[in-house]
Amino acid sequence: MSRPTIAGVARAAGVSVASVSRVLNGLPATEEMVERVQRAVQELGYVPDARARSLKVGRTFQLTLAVADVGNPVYVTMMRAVEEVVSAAGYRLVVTTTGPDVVDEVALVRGMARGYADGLLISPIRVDEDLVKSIRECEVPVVVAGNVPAKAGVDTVRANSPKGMLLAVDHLVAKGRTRIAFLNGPADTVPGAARSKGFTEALKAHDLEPTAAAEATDFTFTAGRVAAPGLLGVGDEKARADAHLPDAVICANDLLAVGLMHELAALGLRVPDDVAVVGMDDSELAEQCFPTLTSVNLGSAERGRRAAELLLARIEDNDRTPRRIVVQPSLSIRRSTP
Amino acid sequence: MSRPTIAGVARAAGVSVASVSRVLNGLPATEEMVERVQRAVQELGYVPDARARSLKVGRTFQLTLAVADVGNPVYVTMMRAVEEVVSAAGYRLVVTTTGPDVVDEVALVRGMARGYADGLLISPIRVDEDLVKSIRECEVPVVVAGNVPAKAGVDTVRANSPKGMLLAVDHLVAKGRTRIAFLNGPADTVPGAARSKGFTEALKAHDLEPTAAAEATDFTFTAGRVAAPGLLGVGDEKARADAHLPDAVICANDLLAVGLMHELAALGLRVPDDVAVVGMDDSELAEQCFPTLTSVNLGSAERGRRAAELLLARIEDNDRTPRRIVVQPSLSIRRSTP
DNA sequence: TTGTAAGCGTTATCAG
DNA sequence: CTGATAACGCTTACAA
Repeated sequence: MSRPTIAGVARAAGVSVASVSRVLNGLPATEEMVERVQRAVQELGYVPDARARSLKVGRTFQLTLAVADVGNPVYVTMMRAVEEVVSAAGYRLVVTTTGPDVVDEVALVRGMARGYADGLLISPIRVDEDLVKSIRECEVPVVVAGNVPAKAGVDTVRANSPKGMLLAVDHLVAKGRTRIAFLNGPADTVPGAARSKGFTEALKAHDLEPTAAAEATDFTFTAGRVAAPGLLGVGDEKARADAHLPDAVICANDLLAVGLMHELAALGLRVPDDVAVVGMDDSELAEQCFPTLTSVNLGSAERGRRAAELLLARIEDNDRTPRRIVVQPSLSIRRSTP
Repeated sequence: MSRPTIAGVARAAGVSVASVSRVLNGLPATEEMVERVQRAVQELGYVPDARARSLKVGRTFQLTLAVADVGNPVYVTMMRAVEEVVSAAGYRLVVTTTGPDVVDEVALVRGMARGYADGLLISPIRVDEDLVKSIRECEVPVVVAGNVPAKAGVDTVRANSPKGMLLAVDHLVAKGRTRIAFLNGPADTVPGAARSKGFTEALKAHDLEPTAAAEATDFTFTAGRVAAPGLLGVGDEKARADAHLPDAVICANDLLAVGLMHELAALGLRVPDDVAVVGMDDSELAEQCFPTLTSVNLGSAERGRRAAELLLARIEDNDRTPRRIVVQPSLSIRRSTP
């Protein structure tokens, strides 16, 4: 009772395997041939083996999307956009998780050489020489949703974090907030570094000094909660007495922002009256949390879409010169800012 | 500059392809043979082709996890648990999304016959004859995280929704709430039907009548918001004057609960003072929302883990008799109930 | 239009 | 222990 193969179908239909293959692939054949083959396929319940097919044709019609953390809602936005583009192009999308370590990312990229998929869309959280090298040497097309050095010569679609930061600071300043703090994720990550730099620049543009800054150990809700007290100078009565308590906090992503808001509530501080909070990513969570979160939309959906298009284009023609697309941010104003 | 094959390695090492294969698979070989092969592998940067290998050995060492909606945080809990089990067993996990339609689920299950993976772990949201049939006829092992008829003869791991409902009602009643309403998802889904039944039973056990019930069009945040006013009798002043406004609402999942809480806030109703809210799934969102959400833990992590174990066991031995595991619920009490 | 046969890159069998 | 060689299931020249 094993799976029927194309040979079985051919036998049942009384034709050659080549004819079966042709009919299945819509190549020219007689009316009768098509008829007989299709009947045999029906009867046997034949389904072509993707492994054998891809071994022969050299393509799997699968694309891999690799993200660091499936629990981060920004990736679901991106994932949905990617899925839409690639499935329209006739590819299956499979998602895998890398975790926060760059070595796992490298292993994943290297592993692509095994031929699991025709292309890889990766959104790396940490980037090092090894990763860039592995991407450049990767036999299958790779596009990066994120920032890698231009010299890497790879297609990238990235956000404009500094511009996003500026939007956030502009908004806060316009609302009269000047004691602005920054809750970052790990600074040794790509987004962490970019947002830190952007924050400093944005404040400078307004002639402001950072009121406080803290670095969470991860871009997660829990890490945000843990890092919040340090940022707010809890236990440091002098700081608070000196009015060093921030009147606004910009967070490097929405999960951190929500974690922070919980700590603020626990401290009896009201959002946005006492402290305004701005997130980044404008993920679904920004609408779900309470108060709803003003968040910098870094264009995750568009980045996903553009990255997917880049990947498809590169699969078509691997010799095209790498493109580096930058998606512009916007600000989604909600209730966590005045 | 094409990818090196095992033949290339053999040539470079001056040995046979068979020997290369043996060394690579850790079969007995001389010290020197191992040495030569490994050097050649290094030099050429050879990586074995998974497609060819799986065509030959009949296994891909990949497992597929199919969920309806990547945006539902309950799946990230499950996904993490599954990932842990299967990667420990040497399998890669790939995730695909089915969407809310049963036809897509059926297509996915049928498609497994193409040999993409060695097993499928599916958490179907809607189940019909076709789906059961396709699962039973599927050539690769399938385990269902959810409820399918026993006659289907398939491994399942499911939650005990009625028991979970009872925990929720017990808790609310103990806190003095008696006007309990129910915000369900679509009743034509497996979880929707189970939870509806469970709710009715649980109220009966306490000699209570449902105060109100509504059915959201999806198990999503937005659907929860949209359905909330109807549940609360908004615009129906008589109902509210008659004190028919519920003093507690149980929601079929956490996303719906969070959507409801937003509407409650918009109406000026306080949680839990005016209305207590209980969610189900005890997902990450339950801790992230505000107030934090009391939620029925339906054991999504354990279900994922057990389901993964079942799948691995069935891959080992496809003749074992199907098991039907039921995971018991618990209640995670947080701030949305008194 | 249809059939024959040669691979795709592995692993596994069977001699040596 | 090692080497040739036959599959795995499919597509695709090339021939008929």
